[in-house]
Amino acid sequence: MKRNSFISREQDYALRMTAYLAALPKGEFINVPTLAQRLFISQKFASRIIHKLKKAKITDSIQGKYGGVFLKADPKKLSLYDVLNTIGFKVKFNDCLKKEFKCELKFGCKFHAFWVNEEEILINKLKKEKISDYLLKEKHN
Amino acid sequence: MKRNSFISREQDYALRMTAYLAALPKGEFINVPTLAQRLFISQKFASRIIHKLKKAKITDSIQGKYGGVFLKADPKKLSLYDVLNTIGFKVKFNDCLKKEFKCELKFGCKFHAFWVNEEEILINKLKKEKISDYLLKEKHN
DNA sequence: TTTAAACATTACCTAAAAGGTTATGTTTAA
DNA sequence: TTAAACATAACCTTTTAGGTAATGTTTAAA
Repeated sequence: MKRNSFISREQDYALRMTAYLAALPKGEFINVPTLAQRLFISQKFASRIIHKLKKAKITDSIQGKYGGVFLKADPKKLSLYDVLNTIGFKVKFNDCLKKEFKCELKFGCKFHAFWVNEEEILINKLKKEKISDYLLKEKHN
Repeated sequence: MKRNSFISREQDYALRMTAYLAALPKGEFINVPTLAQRLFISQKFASRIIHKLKKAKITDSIQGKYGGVFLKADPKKLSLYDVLNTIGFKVKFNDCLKKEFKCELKFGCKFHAFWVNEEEILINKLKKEKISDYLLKEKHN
């Protein structure tokens, strides 16, 4: 599978995991192997992502046997942007929007403004959308 | 420089070249080495991009010594999307929007709908914006 | 106090894509 | 005939995505 998406698998997995944890009843937690299996993520990869989320204080964990992880942040305040950002989200529609980029074009380039604008629109939406509106719950069959 | 932008350098260069050619007076053309130099693109890379644009009938060329290239399409009808598409633009906000992707999640995943929606919004804008509104003209000093 | 099974953390690996360059044509005006 | 353009495919190198491997540390329960 070609990997040229706007968000990476890792970022997608982070959203899934956060949304799953947010749907757990209050006080409950789940261990990473089980969580990974439910969301079709490899255990080790899931573990590394959870670690990043913990460092960002989005999740927290209980160590030791019978330990597990749970959501620490308030899902009603936690935005998609917050989660993606934790996993190294760098929205750049075009290289010319990066700080270190030096555009050599002497003439006015209107493309630049277009990308700046579109990027801002998307970022604002990602900041507006909260995890509480994206809960992942298993269906009861 | 890290290369994790939404559009690639090659796609960016294609837009630049198209916008430059669109600004040429009617009937004029320019050779690729000169065009590449004006837009800070390597000659060979520019040549390959121009070739793709020609195959898509966006540009045309005059061969032989003193030959050159020019815009064939109507810049008022030529969209940013048309140009990007020629250079292999595959907008996919997330892998799960790809045809060949099979989402394993059994429960309703609202993230999917979010990406579908945002992607559609951006594509529609790229289709709406025409090259004629993005002309690249050198400033006269 | 031992041990199973969880979390914690870093180092490493591999395929593929980006971003080109090289090479070798073919065409045409002078 | 030749210089200088366009035409086109093949090749190359660096970086990144997307993991896996390895080795801890912690804690509940036997």
